[in-house]
Amino acid sequence: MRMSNAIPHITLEEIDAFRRFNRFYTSFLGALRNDYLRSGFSLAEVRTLYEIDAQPPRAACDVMAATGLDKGYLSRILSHLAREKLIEKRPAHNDGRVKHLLLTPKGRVLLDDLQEKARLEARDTLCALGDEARDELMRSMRSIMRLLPGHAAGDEHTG
Amino acid sequence: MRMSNAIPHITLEEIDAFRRFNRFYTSFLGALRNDYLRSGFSLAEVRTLYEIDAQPPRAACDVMAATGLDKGYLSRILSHLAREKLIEKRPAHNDGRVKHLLLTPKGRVLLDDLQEKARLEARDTLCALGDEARDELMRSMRSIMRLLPGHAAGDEHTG
DNA sequence: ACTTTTTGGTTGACATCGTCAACAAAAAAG
DNA sequence: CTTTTTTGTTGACGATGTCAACCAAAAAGT
Repeated sequence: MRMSNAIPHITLEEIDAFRRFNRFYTSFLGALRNDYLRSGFSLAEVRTLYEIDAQPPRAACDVMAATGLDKGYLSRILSHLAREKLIEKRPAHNDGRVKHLLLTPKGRVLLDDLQEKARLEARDTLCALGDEARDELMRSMRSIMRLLPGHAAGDEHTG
Repeated sequence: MRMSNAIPHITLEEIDAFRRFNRFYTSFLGALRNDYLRSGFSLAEVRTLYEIDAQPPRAACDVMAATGLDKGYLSRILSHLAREKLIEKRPAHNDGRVKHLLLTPKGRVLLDDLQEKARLEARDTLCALGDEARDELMRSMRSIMRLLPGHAAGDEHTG
């Protein structure tokens, strides 16, 4: 297993530790993710709701840009959410193509409920730690976010 | 009876910071995950290969326990991998039900190749950091793994 | 004006992913 | 020797996601 040492002094141990953490955190996130599934809505649907709520009114193409979902797929997600009365697709007055997406009261309630559940879940995890452990966790997370790329566009809405 | 026994003094800011990190890292991991897709094999298939290699010979039910994959789904994955000559399903001598799963040389090569690619990818990320930044990242990751639950069973094989 | 191109969105066809229940054969338990 | 459990396969199916064709409105080029 040769590793071209053209670049800095990065050890195999560091690389493996990095990958180990990624596996670890994938597993950790997997546990949280199942909570969304229990809600009866897919992650894509919840993310879509979340985006629609973020800066209304948004058009489908805004949501597409923000989430990276496929055009056709998103169209069906939106139709589904509209059928479930969670959002409203309102034709834009100034542009006959776009439809403004708005949360209905029912959608608002659902989204708030999901966010509340996610917060409670997060709180449970944090509660299991002591005060100083929690502080250290917070510091470490801030460090990692500062050090790794992607702070700007990162908005996956998972836990 | 102190109040904070029931619920420690966890602030909303902490909860939101925690969730923000989870979103951030989900997004970060998403980038890495696409590399597996480029290999022509699904994450589930690669994880299966990885498990088979971990402590051979393993039976399907061992892999099932380790990965959490559905029984029928795993069965099809194994058939597919066998069709592709990446693994061999060898009937166990002492138990007519189980089939021992073994990597073929071709499977070995593929798995090594994937691991190598993943390491290079990881190295690229680490290379983008300075020495002291990398040290801090390593410390932070170790901290988080130590503080959060799941160190024992965590083996998702993602990056 | 009137063509051409681009944009926003829908639809159909389709592959993949993943779950569930029914099933068979071997082994273990009774 | 019957019953139950374990191991694995299969069929059916829904959910997820991708791709290309398509349409109508708008923007751009002439």
